[in-house]
Amino acid sequence: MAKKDKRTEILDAALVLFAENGFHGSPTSQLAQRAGVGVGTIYRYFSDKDELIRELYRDLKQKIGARIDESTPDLSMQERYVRMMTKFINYFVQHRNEFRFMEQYYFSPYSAEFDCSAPEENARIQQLLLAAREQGVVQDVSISVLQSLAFGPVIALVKENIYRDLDLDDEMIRQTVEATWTALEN
Amino acid sequence: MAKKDKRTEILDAALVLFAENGFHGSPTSQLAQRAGVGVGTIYRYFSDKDELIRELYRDLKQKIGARIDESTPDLSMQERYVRMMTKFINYFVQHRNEFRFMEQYYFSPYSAEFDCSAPEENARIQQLLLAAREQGVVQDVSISVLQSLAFGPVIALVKENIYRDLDLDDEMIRQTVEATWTALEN
DNA sequence: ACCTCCGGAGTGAACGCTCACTCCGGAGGT
DNA sequence: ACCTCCGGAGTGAGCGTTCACTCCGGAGGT
Repeated sequence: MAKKDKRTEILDAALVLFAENGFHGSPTSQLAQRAGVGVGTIYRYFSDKDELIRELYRDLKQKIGARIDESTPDLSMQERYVRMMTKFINYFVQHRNEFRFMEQYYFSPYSAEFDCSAPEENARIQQLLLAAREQGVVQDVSISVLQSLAFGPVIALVKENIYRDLDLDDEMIRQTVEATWTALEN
Repeated sequence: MAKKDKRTEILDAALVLFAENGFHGSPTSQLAQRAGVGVGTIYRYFSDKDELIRELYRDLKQKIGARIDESTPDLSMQERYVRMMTKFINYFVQHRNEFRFMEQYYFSPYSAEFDCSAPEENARIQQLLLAAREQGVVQDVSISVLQSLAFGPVIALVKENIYRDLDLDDEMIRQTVEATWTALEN
């Protein structure tokens, strides 16, 4: 366990506690304890608790976006879609805390007040869907409908896995992703 | 505005405030004020705030279940599915507060601790999906996958409408529901 | 090589405030 | 007079935030 700087230490502790107990269930005193710092130290790095939460969101958004990205433009639309969505699921199944946190943030006053943009991880797939619609590969319907058809089932499945202990194997993931493509297709 | 009993008055106020400001953002003093009762009165009807929240959940779950239910067993599986899902969407688009509250409840410590059962409104459609799988009308995959494919996009769409002000018309709803059926089909 | 000084990161007891919850005096019916 | 129901000031626990202080590493004088 290499010695990390305190800022990182605090953000790491915050992710775990927020995911487990929510923003309101995680007092600064607990954050400090878990991060192995004094309470006051938190306020040296973040102007207040809200700022810490927003900062954590921004960091994760970027990190996740980079991990989902797929740089294989030679493959077919379907192939690229399937790969990215599968990556998406696997990432969050292996990083439950990040999913819990992002969900919590996304549907809270924070995101409404500030950067309303959709999570970074969606951006790539949204681009793909737009291009696919242009080419007539997927249905000519509103992007919101396409996004719902693509992400809805995938997020639902991840949620069942994370919040309801659903046993999730590769076969189920494959079936779900394939089926969402069928739903999108023209 | 007919005079309702205080219990109902409190629950009605709670629904609105919880939906708008969340559980933590709705102090009992505000609940009381909005319900037109004293703070103490709340505790005559509910042992504590948590109990109130759980009670509200139970009431809504039942109410919504009854409204979504479809008693037309003569129609085809697909037809019944489409009708129920469309009802589902329309209900929540017209009862945003109920959706906001249910979402909040479902993914909070409350539901994890107590009745873990899925929301009532799912039960009917789950039955339908099971029957349809039995008949070979839909894919022979795990019920969790079927549920994700069915509800995922529908909930995603409603969320976009409620939290992100997505303009939602009948055509978009139809397209989405139709596409989810395609995803389910064998 | 030693000592002195200093800047600023780090700390946590203390503060002010908000909250869920209590409790008792009074209103209103019988 | 009695009983039931209600209200809202009061209470203490717990929260986010502050600030006077500690501590340590390195710069600079000798």
